[in-house]
Amino acid sequence: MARMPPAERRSAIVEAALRVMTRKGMAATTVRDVADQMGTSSGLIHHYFASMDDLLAVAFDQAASQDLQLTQVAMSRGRDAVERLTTFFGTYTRAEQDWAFQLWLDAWSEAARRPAVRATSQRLNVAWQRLLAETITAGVAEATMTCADPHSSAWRILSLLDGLALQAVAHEGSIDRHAVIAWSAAYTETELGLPEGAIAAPRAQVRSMGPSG
Amino acid sequence: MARMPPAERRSAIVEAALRVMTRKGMAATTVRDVADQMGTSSGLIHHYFASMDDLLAVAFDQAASQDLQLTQVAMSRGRDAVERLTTFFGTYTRAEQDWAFQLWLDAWSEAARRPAVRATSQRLNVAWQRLLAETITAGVAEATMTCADPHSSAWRILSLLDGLALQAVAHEGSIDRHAVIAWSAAYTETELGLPEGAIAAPRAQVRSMGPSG
DNA sequence: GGGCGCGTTGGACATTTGCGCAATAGGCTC
DNA sequence: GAGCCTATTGCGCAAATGTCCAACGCGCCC
Repeated sequence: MARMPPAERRSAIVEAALRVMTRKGMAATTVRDVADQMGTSSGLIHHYFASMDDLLAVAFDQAASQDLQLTQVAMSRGRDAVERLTTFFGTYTRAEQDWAFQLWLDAWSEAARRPAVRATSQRLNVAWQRLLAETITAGVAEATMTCADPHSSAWRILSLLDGLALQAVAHEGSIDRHAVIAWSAAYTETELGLPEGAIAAPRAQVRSMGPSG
Repeated sequence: MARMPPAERRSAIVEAALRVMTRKGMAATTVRDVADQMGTSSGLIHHYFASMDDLLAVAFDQAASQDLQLTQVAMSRGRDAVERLTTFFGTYTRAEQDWAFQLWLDAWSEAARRPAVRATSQRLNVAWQRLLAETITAGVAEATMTCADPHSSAWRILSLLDGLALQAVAHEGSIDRHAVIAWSAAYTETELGLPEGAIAAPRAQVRSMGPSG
């Protein structure tokens, strides 16, 4: 394969690893899979990454960090906290892009036995929570929201979102995908003393499937 | 090893598999691990289970079903819906018994690629949701609760519980373990129009760790 | 108590895995 | 264009894995 500058090759490997991870799952991704995906030899991977765990953690880190950063940038354009929360739910795509959320499911499971993966997933989950907490704190300062403990509220909102998305992705058919966003947004309004509908996330077709579904 | 009647041997294998799964994780459990755990040969496992996937799904099914059934039995002793909800949160041990919840994390992750595991985890998650939904419906009939859509409320309560427990187990230190129960119970009260503290789950030491923690 | 059924053995087998290493070759510098 | 640095190769290696199978021996039935 063509010779590449190290930095470029390194990101090519990460990109290839991500492609395989989304196709076969984090746990089932092997050195040879990544090499084949790139069209190079397997030895090359170990020239850039000390171990497979490293590569998996770095790859997951890149995918998840980018997702977070995109949301942060989008939110930063909001003029007030309520607008930023609206953006938060509007751009929450993890549940719709199954592969991205599946990576989170893999990470949470692997966290118990892969220290590098655990450190990454914890750091990024905390970052998501902090993003919410800071927005809430700002909203309280703006007097558009009321919240006794933004830190706790942020954990609850994020956890409800993840818990619902989990069902939607892992058990297709249990929960309507739009309900994941709508229910989380509605709960957020309650939690922050906002009027119903204040977080104007797309709410079309919010209909949960009946007990028989 | 001593000869056993097939039914007995079969459950011995399942029990051994569970023991290994809780120690090494679902994905990392091997035929030889299970055989060693039982003190028998590895060939014996395949005499009772067609494939490793089968065994993993059956073992997870047994553990999770038993957990659910214990809760159901405990709840059935409640005299009204509120009492049953209190029992529900009081006996919710999955977050405290890390190994049990870790199995759920493994199952949700593996669900994407192991049909047998997905079917089991979905069926059991739905059963948990239904248990909640039926209790809520009963509470509404008793006029002690108000809820426009018990089915949806049940999904939200369960998802918040799972989402919080997920953080507590996968990322030790992020969320206080008691907060998982307390926050979920408090949310349930809000969702069902119950007075604060109506669900008298153990609430001691509910203190979330600060942003620096 | 002898014989038979089947629970059980324990290793064979092919495959896959992470990782390492000596050899190769591509491209930049002088 | 020569030479050197290093990116890249491609195989080797040991360990582990799921699955299969022929032989073995325990315990029940006649």
